[in-house]
Amino acid sequence: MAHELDETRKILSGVRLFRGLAGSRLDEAAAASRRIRKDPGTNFFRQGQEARYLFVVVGGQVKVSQLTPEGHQIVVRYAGPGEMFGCAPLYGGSEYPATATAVIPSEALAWNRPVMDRLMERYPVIALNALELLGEELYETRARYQELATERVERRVARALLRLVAQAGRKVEGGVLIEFPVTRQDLAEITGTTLHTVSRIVSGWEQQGIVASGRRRIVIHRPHALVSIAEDLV
Amino acid sequence: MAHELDETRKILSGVRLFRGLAGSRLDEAAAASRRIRKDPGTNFFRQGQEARYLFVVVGGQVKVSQLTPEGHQIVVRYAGPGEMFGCAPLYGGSEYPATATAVIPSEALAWNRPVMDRLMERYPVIALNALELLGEELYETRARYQELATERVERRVARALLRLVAQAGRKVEGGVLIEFPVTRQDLAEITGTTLHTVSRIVSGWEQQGIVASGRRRIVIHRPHALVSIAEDLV
DNA sequence: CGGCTGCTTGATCGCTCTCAAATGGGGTGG
DNA sequence: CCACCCCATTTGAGAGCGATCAAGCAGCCG
Repeated sequence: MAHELDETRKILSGVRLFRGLAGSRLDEAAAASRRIRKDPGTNFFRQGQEARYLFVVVGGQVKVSQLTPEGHQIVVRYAGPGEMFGCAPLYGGSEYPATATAVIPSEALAWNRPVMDRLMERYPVIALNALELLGEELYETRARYQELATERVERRVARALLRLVAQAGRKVEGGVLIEFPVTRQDLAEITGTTLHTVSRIVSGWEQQGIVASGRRRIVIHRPHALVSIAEDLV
Repeated sequence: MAHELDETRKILSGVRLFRGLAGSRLDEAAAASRRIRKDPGTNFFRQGQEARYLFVVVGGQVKVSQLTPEGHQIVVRYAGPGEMFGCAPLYGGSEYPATATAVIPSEALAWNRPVMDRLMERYPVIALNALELLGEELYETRARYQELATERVERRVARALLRLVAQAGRKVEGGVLIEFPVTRQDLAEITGTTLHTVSRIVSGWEQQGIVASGRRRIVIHRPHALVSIAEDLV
């Protein structure tokens, strides 16, 4: 157990939410955390549930998605190692507005609300870090809103792929692989379109040798070409 | 001057960012603020400028908008009395990502970054309030993102009008007037469409007696009908 | 009174959605 | 190990929403 605490502390030292927190205080945060593992396809929490916990990804990838009353699904973001999700408790939200799903075997640390409140109260730097992270998310979300409002589907899909590459790309021979499964449906829900349109677009790119993709796998061969499409330099 | 400080303090006591701050501390915040007045059509700040100040609206209405590299404009939100805008300094953004324009004669209080940092450091409750406000903005932005991704233009325009009514509606004979000038172009930039499409939609509503509108003025006669459209109960 | 700004309206085009159906790879259970 | 089934994907055809292009109109201010 002491060993696991040690390990947790080490993880926390690389997490932005706790940046600037000295060693013993990191221990305190580590000791107050719960560790949760989820298999692919299972949820850390569901939209509408009471927002009890704040999470930080330790390993894997977590998809955060929302379902509209009409049954349309949209992907809000993916959270990778070191990133937080389920941040409703930070700002007083009573229910989670989205669902968090592991897309590969994933592990997260969780703090329940009173514990987190107490930590923020005692160590205000955590609140300041949270402010920074939330600000960045807001910025990012507005950027995507702007894209959605003003750009064609092809550019949005190109941008989405580039973001995924930046976040979870691994160099392989002849290109960059996105390290977790991404379906056409996922890409559609990220970019606000349909899987049919995504399929057509990606097929087109495939014929041009820009990407290669199989079942739930995508390799980008010529990222630069995607950048050209995203920036409309074509 | 002492009188003005008193007045400022009174204003701050109703501002959510400073909620929970005791009297003398409110005075401190008030004393550290600058008061800025802007005529309609002029800017508190421009997109791309160094983000020196955080603002809180005292009176009037402030339009926050972004311009894309391609020259498309989108309206991010309107900020009314008591609301903050230009919050980049809160989360460490170095440049304003948007432009803030007075749409009617407006007045705001402003704190420059080091002053605000110091206030938050000394009174962490401000940081917690900021966290809450930013969280709400994030929630709101995601909701609008979801609308844009999944809903038809007419519903989005209906929702936009209802939001404007909720935020700045004044009862007049036979309806609710939006208290500041809103052009078709504005509505288009709020909802991610063109002024032509907005014009057609609003004209249609006008013929059904749901709204009445003149040059930059909009009166909603039957808000309930708009709700029906927004919720697709038609 | 003239010009500007905001609004309306028509005609057309095309991007993207919708509906439909077929294909194929992978995993599972026998 | 094989057969089957399911899920992801592809592809076609067609419709339609909304953008684009193009004028014309009408308050309002100078």
